[in-house]
Amino acid sequence: MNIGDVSSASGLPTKTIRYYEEIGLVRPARGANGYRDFAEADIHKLTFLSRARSLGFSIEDCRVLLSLYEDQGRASADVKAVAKEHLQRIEDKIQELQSLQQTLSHLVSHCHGDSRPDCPILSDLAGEAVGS
Amino acid sequence: MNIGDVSSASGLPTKTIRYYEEIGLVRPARGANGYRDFAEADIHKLTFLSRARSLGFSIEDCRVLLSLYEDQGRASADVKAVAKEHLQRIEDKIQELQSLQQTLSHLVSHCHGDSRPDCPILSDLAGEAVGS
DNA sequence: CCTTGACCTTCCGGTGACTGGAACCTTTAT
DNA sequence: ATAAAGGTTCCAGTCACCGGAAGGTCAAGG
Repeated sequence: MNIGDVSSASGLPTKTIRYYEEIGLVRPARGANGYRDFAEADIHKLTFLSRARSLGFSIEDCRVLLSLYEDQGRASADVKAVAKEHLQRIEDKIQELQSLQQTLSHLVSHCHGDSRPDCPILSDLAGEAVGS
Repeated sequence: MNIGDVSSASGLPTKTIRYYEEIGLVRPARGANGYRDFAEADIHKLTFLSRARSLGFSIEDCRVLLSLYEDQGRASADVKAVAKEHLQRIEDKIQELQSLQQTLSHLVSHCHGDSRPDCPILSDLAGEAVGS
């Protein structure tokens, strides 16, 4: 199978698949013409990677998850640990963004947004306290 | 003033200040010894940048905000527009992360996490539907 | 006067996970 | 024969810095 075939089967761009080979996530054979020659199993691998990446797992997480996926004797606890850590990072990030959101929406709501120059957003950025 | 002085005054690392000079956010004079020579106004600028960055504004946003900050004839509407766009991006990101959080916490909660190999997290990643 | 140490300078490489583009080769269809 | 569609490699860019090397400068102490 050529790279275009696994690309449409997995939904990953060819560029991404080549990159995944470069970092050792897939290891396709090579034909006499130099073209990559993918196996059926690679479609599963790449689809797995596509889904894992879309859930926000890092490449290194994916590497671990993939090895667990292929290890018939894995313990589900190991998978769960990776997922829980990732979930925690996401929840931390949400917290952080919600805090930003609060601050920003407060500032935005207090800026009248007309042609006059005085602006509580700039005042805040400049370090001046902004009332209420 | 040397870079160390504005660094402690603004809270930004010297590396960051040099980078900001490189991309044209500050333009300190140079002394005979080659050292950067900052003015008082640069402390305000850098503090402004530090605060804006901590609110998640991109460098390009900061560039715009800084020029508005220094433009006495600005319209607060222009500032508000930048902030609103940024706020929108943050809210979009929160939505996205909350969706990931839902999916992941669902998967995590359904994984028994023991020494057995069967695991709904891997099943989902592999594209198999997971019940409930 | 010399040394030590803190400070300053520039430059290079790396981060994460790709993406775009150039230059070129191979295969397939007309 | 040719053109289009696919494949190949390699280089550069993204974003906002950070770490480190190699070297110049300055103030204080012996």
